[in-house]
Amino acid sequence: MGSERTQGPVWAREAARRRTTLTREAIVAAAIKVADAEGVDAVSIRRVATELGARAMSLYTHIERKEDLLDLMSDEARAKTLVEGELPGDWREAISAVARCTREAIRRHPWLVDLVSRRVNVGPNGLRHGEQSLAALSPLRIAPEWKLRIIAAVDDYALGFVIREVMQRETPRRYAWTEAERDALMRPYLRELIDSGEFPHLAPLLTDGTPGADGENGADDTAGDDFERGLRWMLDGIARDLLLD
Amino acid sequence: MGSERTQGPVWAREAARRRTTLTREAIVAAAIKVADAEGVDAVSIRRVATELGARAMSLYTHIERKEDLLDLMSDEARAKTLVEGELPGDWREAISAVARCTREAIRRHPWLVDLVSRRVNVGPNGLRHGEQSLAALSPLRIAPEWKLRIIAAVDDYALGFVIREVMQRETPRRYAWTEAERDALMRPYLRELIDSGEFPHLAPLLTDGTPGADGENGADDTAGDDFERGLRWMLDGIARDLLLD
DNA sequence: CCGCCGTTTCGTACAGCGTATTGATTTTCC
DNA sequence: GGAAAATCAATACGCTGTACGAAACGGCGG
Repeated sequence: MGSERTQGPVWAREAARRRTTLTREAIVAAAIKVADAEGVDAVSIRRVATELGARAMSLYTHIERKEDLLDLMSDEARAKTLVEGELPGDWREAISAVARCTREAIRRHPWLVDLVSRRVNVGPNGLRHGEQSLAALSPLRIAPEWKLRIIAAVDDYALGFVIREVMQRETPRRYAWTEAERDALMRPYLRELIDSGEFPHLAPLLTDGTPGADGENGADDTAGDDFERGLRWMLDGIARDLLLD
Repeated sequence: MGSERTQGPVWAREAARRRTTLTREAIVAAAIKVADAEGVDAVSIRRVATELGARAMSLYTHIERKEDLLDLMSDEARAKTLVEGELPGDWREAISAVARCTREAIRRHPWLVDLVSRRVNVGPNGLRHGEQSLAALSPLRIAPEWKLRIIAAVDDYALGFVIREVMQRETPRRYAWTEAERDALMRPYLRELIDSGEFPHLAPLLTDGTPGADGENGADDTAGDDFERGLRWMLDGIARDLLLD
């Protein structure tokens, strides 16, 4: 830690030195722990180092730049976006399983949305995701580039959905708002906008409960239903266009 | 500028003081200019201040925190996501026009993707976008919450698509790669992955040209075609589900 | 015209960031 | 054992956002 340097006799400390030798894996794991707990902005070289009982510069033995660490975190977290076990035989079920896995992984590591839009991701697990998506569509007898287009469309929808979902869930935490505080801060602003008359369609929806912003993610998984519905819509459109239904 | 402090005699400089008085609008405009030219990471308080011929702390008279500046930039840029003039009467055409506008605006201000995933956006122009989307669906005789679901699905797809698109276009710039450099750096990595045999479906697609990563955005707007196709798929699925076709 | 006052601008300072450099230490291998 | 390589630590530089207090300004009543 650096602040507890004089804690206990030398030899005891000596045994603890060269603890779990600093490894790339340990660094990535520690960084992910920090990001999970406090968001990606809390991930700094110094912070991760202290987390591991090391000094900042020691990390640079295993990692060239901080950006590399972020890429490694991304790819590590993306391991969880892979469907385990056999994929369903039906292509729609299979690609849906992949998309669901993507959503779950990002929900577990919300900071991923900050990274996907900022860093290119072609790590091993990113490619495995591509491979798995292609495998999901392997029963289809269409040209490979069409499979890529389908995958892109489904990925796009899933990413967009999860970004919106995660942001709605994370916003109170990032701003350190309670629900009451948010209401107190937003209500006058919303009222002013409603009263302006500029939002004839929107106004009636704003008066009764902020739409879609309920942080209830409890038993009634409405967000999950929304995700499934959008996915179904997209797949319906695809199936119809390619005469696959 | 700050570096030219000793340029000319005092009294001459004195005349130029109190130039175009620092305003919130000027600050936001300068910040957007910097972000357009060099990315959102280049937007620092000091940088924007220099751009305006002011000192860093002067900005804090008009802006409380840097985050506020980012929010203001977001909303300002979102003004361009609004369809000008009358919306088409057909709901599909109307909502497509809105989505296309979203895409165009983000393509013009690529840094927007870094902000949408990081900051909540309920600025006036964000709300105007919601209002316009609802207006686009006003011909539909369905419950308001279904309209919101449709809008969410379309927005999600559009956002996901544009994020992927922008990232593909911006990556070479961010990494300061030429195409040749990228090839030189990526090829051995890709070859290794292909040779590993772990990617039976992906491998054949990787050998001939990196798929979808062509930065050609020239006359043949393939990305635009892809966007339209995915949008059509989504709308087809929606229309079919709601028996609106 | 002067002097006052609220607003705006600025200089300075602090803690934190990523990381280059250098030097000390430990581990590995012959 | 001793040389070579890997690892770790300390210091330092330039950057960041911004708290604080002093300065300069514009509009005002006298």
